[in-house]
Amino acid sequence: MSDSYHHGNLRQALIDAGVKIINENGEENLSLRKVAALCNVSHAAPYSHFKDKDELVEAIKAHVTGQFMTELEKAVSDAPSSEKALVDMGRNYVAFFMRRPDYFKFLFSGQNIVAHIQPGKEHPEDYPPFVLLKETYLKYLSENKIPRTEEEQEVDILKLWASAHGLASIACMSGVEVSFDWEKKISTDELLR
Amino acid sequence: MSDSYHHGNLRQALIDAGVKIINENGEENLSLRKVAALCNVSHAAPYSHFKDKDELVEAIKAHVTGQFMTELEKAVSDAPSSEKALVDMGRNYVAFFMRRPDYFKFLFSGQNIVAHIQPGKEHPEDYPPFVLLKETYLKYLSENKIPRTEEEQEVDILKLWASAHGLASIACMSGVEVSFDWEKKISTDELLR
DNA sequence: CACGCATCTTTACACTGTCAAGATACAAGC
DNA sequence: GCTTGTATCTTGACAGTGTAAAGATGCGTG
Repeated sequence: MSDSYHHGNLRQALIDAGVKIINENGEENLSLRKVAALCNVSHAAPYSHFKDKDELVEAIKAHVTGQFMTELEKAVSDAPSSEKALVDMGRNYVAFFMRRPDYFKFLFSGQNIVAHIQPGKEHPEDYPPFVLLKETYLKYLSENKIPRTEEEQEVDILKLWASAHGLASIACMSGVEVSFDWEKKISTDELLR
Repeated sequence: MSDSYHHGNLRQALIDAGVKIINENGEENLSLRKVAALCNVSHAAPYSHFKDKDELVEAIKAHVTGQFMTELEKAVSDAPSSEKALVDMGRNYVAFFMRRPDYFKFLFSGQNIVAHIQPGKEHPEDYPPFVLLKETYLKYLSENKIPRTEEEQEVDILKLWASAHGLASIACMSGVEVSFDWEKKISTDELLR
């Protein structure tokens, strides 16, 4: 049961509480003490599971990134071709953060994203959403037998990522207005790719 | 003179101190009290000039945005054509923040950028760098007599902005590695446009 | 000269992250 | 079963933060 604290699943409960606070009160209201209070636990209890506030935040980010990933993976698995998958990934990338602007600010306000653009130079700590984009792009190349130098590939990957990420960023800055239905427009693939 | 505090230029001194802190100790070390201390003034003195910490931060942002703007304006005035101006603006956009990653996090960690994409729907509070991009793009259209519907124009503007902004954002996330010389590559216009 | 007002200081408060010391309770060994 | 140990949680404290109220200071205007 969930009332048997003092042992069990406090670590996960703290992460969930953090996500809840971000969703309900915004990223700027996330604090160690509030997270602890939400779990009915003293303000120093989190230190048994995380050495830092940063370590808690990092765990919450990993959790949110997980949700983000399932959204992107759905785009890939639902797409009939790898070309469509690429475009749909971008669409879901932007749509995810339009639905939860606080997640964007939370995930990318720090500076800890690691990513190796160069094909073949993967790294275990690479940011998972980026890895998926890279894989999908490479599959697109090989499926369609498109010849591309390594440097051209790097540029392509960077452009794909940047356009989706930049669009998401702009969409999350509260006062940016477009005349058309933004989400609808994105789904017609005119903005991405 | 600058020693005659207690009257004079405290407001501007606070802004300059804020910029200095961001440059030397990073955006996360910016605090009202440190800014006040740097000006040899009590910790509550800023409240005579700003109602909030937010209002101070907003003033500092405006100051930094000013530096950013002169960088972009230089690209426009130095370019022989409006087409070249567009590309160079993007290049300077990214280069500026690559030189000062802390400025990027500082400027865009909040959510107060206002921008009206639709041509003809300008607003006095629109983000100046965006306004310049929009103007340059429209000049490019008219100079080259390129026919474009209003919605197509919106999409173009958004794509231009998003690619530059996304590239800057990615470049500012510490662990993103490319095999080529990033700044050099950007200046060859292969990434932007 | 006196008044008023903008500016700055002092003091206080709630909230934050962090740490040290102690309490609690489960698991393992005898 | 009882003791011991260790992971977990509590309590209390401290420095740093933003903010508000109250008082001090000194300039310009009447």
